[in-house]
Amino acid sequence: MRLLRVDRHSPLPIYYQIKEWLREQIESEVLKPQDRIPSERDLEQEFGISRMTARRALGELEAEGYVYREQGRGSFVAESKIRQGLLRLTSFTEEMQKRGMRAGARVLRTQKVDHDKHLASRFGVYAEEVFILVERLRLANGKPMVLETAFLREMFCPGLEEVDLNNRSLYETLRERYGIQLGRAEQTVEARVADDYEAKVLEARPGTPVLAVERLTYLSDGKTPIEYVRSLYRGDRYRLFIELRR
Amino acid sequence: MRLLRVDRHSPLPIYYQIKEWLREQIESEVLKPQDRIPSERDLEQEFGISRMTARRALGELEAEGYVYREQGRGSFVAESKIRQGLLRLTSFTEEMQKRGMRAGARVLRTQKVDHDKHLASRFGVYAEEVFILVERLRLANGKPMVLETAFLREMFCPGLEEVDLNNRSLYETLRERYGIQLGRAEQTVEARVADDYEAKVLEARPGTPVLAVERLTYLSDGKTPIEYVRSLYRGDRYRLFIELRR
DNA sequence: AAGTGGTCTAGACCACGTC
DNA sequence: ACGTGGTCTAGACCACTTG
Repeated sequence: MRLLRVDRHSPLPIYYQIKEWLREQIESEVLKPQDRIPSERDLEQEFGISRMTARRALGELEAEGYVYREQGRGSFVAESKIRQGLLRLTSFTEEMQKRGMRAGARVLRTQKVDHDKHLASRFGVYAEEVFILVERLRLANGKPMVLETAFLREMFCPGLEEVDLNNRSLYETLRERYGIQLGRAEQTVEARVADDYEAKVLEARPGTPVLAVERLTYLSDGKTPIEYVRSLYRGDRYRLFIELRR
Repeated sequence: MRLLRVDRHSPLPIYYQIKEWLREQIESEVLKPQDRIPSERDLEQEFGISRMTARRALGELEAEGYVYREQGRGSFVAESKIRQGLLRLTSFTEEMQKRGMRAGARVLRTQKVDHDKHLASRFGVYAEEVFILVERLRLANGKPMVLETAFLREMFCPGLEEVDLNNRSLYETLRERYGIQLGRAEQTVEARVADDYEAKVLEARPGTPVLAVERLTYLSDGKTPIEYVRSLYRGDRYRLFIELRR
């Protein structure tokens, strides 16, 4: 162990440096489920920090499902099953990777949209605003999985309609090209049947059941909407996994 | 304000007393969205506690979506929309109440089940264990909404098959009659079409799309499975709402 | 300049589990 | 008895927002 030295001049808080270091150990499986994690007093000594700082690092890992703690016994790496169940705002690409599948994307259409009252009201912005539409077929191991129609506010990502989004993660592009950090999303899920066009694109029978997901994604300030997506998941190929608490 | 006096001899932590006091003010709308919440230093003085303790109370309220905090400005009550979006483990009854609808239940079948290998493996328990099956049609404003088949471990709720669960909340019964506190649940959601029996009970056409939800519910220790439920939601009447973070 | 939240310290006592 | 996590204190400095 001990490959980390905390940097006291970093803008990143100490608790965060320690938390991320431990998280990497867990995700890379250097630390496996049920393994013991250094105690709060260990971390205190090891890094010359106060116990409250060590506690914060462990506390956040617990809240995110990476570790569980037992009074009198210690802190341990949690089952990865529980971690996966946490509802994180992730891209299709990340999600498929977690499921051990290869994610792909085929762009069907990109265009600008403006003066769309209905769309603007979804975002809660002025009707004059310009949006960029990106319609893509998402593939898992080369097979059609999701028909995804995303609308992005052009003012935050000008020129996006020129970017080649075939087999590229949209969220990665937003982050790398526009410095956009996503914060949270509101999502509704319902069951319906695919119409003829949808079924054809998904290579399924018309009338096939689909999960219709609508998502409104906000920037990391939690207030500014940036993306509205409608996704149609093939009911026979996709299952949503959710962990509920309390 | 100031209707609370912290009890230093209570087994309940001080931060928890303050947190619950504030939560009640928010839920009862004494404090409304955007209202300012006492600052950390206010609480410190007001209750004669240290600032770290006040911070913990506010921090948990933030994590649960009740308040948002802005550096340099203060802490404020969050929009109730955001709070509702948090994924909480709730009963159908509670959920319908939140949506402003009247929840009902019609028992279709209750019976004991034992030596069911498939079922026992879902729970991860011995195949010999006895379960109680409760099949109910759940109604919203008197109309069929969900076909719900629950399996409970008899050892935790003996005699449940004798209880009249018509128009009664199962979770309320578990709590009041057996002292059972639920902790978390793992849930999968998929889209499929109803078969003839399901459609008939739900008073829908055969082939109607449904949200098929499977839930494994654990006690408050987070480890002991207690209930396994399969629910079929009418696709045309039900939408799942989810809030994603990070 | 004053007030706010964000981070951090160096202690303390307690409840609990293990040896 | 010892080590663990859970709570709590009384300070400190910082970054940020507002008047």
